[in-house]
Amino acid sequence: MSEDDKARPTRDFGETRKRAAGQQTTIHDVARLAAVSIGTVSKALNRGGRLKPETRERVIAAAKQLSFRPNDLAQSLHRGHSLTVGLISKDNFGRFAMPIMEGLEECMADRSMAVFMCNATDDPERESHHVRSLLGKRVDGIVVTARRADRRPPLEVAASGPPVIYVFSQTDDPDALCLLPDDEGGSFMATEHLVKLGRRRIAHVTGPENFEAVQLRRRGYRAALQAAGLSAPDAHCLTGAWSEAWGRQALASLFDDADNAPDGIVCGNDQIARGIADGLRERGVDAPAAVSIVGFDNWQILAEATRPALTTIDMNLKELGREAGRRLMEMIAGASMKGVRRLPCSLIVRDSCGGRAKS
Amino acid sequence: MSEDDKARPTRDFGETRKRAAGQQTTIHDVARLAAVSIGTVSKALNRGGRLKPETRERVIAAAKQLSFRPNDLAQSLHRGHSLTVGLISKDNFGRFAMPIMEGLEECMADRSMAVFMCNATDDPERESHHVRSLLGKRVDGIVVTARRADRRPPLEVAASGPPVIYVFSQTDDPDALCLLPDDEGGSFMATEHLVKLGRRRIAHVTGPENFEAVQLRRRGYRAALQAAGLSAPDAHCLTGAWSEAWGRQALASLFDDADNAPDGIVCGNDQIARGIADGLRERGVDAPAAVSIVGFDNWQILAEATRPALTTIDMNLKELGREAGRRLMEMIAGASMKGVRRLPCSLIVRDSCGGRAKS
DNA sequence: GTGAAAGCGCTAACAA
DNA sequence: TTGTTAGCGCTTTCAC
Repeated sequence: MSEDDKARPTRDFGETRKRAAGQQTTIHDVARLAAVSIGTVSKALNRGGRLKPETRERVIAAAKQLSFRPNDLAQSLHRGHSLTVGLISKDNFGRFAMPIMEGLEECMADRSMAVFMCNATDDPERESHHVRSLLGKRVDGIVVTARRADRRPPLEVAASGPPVIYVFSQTDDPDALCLLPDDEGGSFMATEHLVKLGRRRIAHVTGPENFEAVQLRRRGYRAALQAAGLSAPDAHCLTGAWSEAWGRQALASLFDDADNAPDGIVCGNDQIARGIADGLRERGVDAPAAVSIVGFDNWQILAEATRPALTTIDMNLKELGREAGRRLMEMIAGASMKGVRRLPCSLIVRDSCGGRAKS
Repeated sequence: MSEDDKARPTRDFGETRKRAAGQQTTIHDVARLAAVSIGTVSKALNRGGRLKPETRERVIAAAKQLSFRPNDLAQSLHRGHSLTVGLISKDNFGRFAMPIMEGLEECMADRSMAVFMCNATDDPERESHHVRSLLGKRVDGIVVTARRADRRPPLEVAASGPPVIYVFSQTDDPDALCLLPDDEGGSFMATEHLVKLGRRRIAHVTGPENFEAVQLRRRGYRAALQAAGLSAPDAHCLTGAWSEAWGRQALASLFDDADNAPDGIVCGNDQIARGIADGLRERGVDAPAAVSIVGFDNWQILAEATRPALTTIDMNLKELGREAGRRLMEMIAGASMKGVRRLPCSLIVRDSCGGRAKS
């Protein structure tokens, strides 16, 4: 055979090619099998121009027989877009990032876009490494997310680079687009729910002061009280950790002055709510009969395990992820958007507030 | 200007190119600025052959000035590998998938590989769509994961396709490589811990029978008892849901026969353990003084919130993800591996078992 | 209706 | 030491 090989002029590109590209079938193989030119194959396989139906059939059959997958890399190189986007998470993939990722991935997959997953874990070095990598991969867009929705420095992407969108994360760059849950509205909704149930002494137990979400949720709580013509003493608005232990501790201080004990508690998150529910049971106070509790986050596994099962606010994070995907697609298509958009939360009613709210 | 444009022969490739590729700087731009050929640029930018240092400097400077990122797509097209892998999750990105993803991503990022994130959510249609997409993107390898480690049909990837590895997920294909936590060993370790603490009537409360993990963990529990010369009545080995409620319920049945109540409980997961801890407190039984509890999963937020904080088994999922990354890289490099490997779990000691184990 | 060929941005072999 | 060029696999005019 060596003789044959040597004799044959170096024209059998097919083989050379296959060896280099790792045994993948290429459009040339299909063309050869269908006995047409590669141009024709391309036309037949894509929603192509005029072509004799018979030829098209033949090409398609050949492609199937070789189980041919066109090489997206080559395609992208030519078309100038890669059909991929990057998802960068500044900190760990946490509990909150997960549904966002899910929503985003779902939205992108529906549009035949692939998502690169990048975790920067609070390390700016790592983050910019990821950004460079994504840029090298010519992603069509980038989504930035985080474990907590507070401000962060903008991503180092030139204006000429791909569009960037911040989800559950925000930045100071006034030209950036940030998508966030409506913490204030959610908290308003929670408080209003208690008001509608007839609660009048509504307290608020929430997380660390330095979270923007804490401030927003408190504002929502206050606004709802005000709207109902109610007010609350300072001692009824407690700031601490995002934990069950803090919930129990706060409850103790709320019930120290038994005469002024609240009949409703709006919690900063579900863990706090869980602590409060447990604390109440241990004090022999009946929830929801004597005290209504609302949580925040709708951390399902926790909310359902709490006794009574928590009525809580859902930030609709998955939908937030989907919306990010949709918007990013628009930006990729050329739309320019900026500013901060907040998506509505939902109230999930379970058992911790008592009888259904009167409309 | 139109005149100029028309007059000029179609030789100014640079401009044409830039327009098509979305304003990205190319190697040609760098070459022009540095006044060298593109071959030289390539050599200078990659760890390249012999080159006059001065020239190299000049090229690098030019590249920096234009903030040039080589197009990985083009590079991959030529080299025949894409420096990307795909991560397919059969079901949702759940609590277990998260650390695995983190570990994998970390490992890959360290090797300058990017990870595509694909979620199939129990939909075989969606899964094969994702596989096709990954194949089209010419990923160098694929990782399959799941919410639960039970068997699944193998991924539809031809033998000639990229290597596949199953993590926290397994398949019947005897040629596949599956990476799993050592459930049996973990449970053995948990039980042994109680034995060393002097517990003699050790019960086991676990999840649904149809989980492979349930069977393995039970086996580990039994083996540890046997190794210690202990035994347990059938009534001390309870199967139910993976929930707190089941934990409380099981506890009730365990303590119905007060004389035969256990002094140690090995739980199938942390939620069950939490239910048991709560149940114990509500019955006025002191844990860990009277009863030791061990959980499983080391779901940190839950384990720490439990009173007493749970001693539990950590499946080291992040490490599992890293290991998957390492192995996949070896497979990409040509190694062939198969079979089921189980990675060791760790015992995380907190407060729910009482005094430190001797030895 | 089909084929030929230029070219997407880059690398590597070969020339100079 | 540097430049030239033939591809990687695909799309897309433009001829025929």
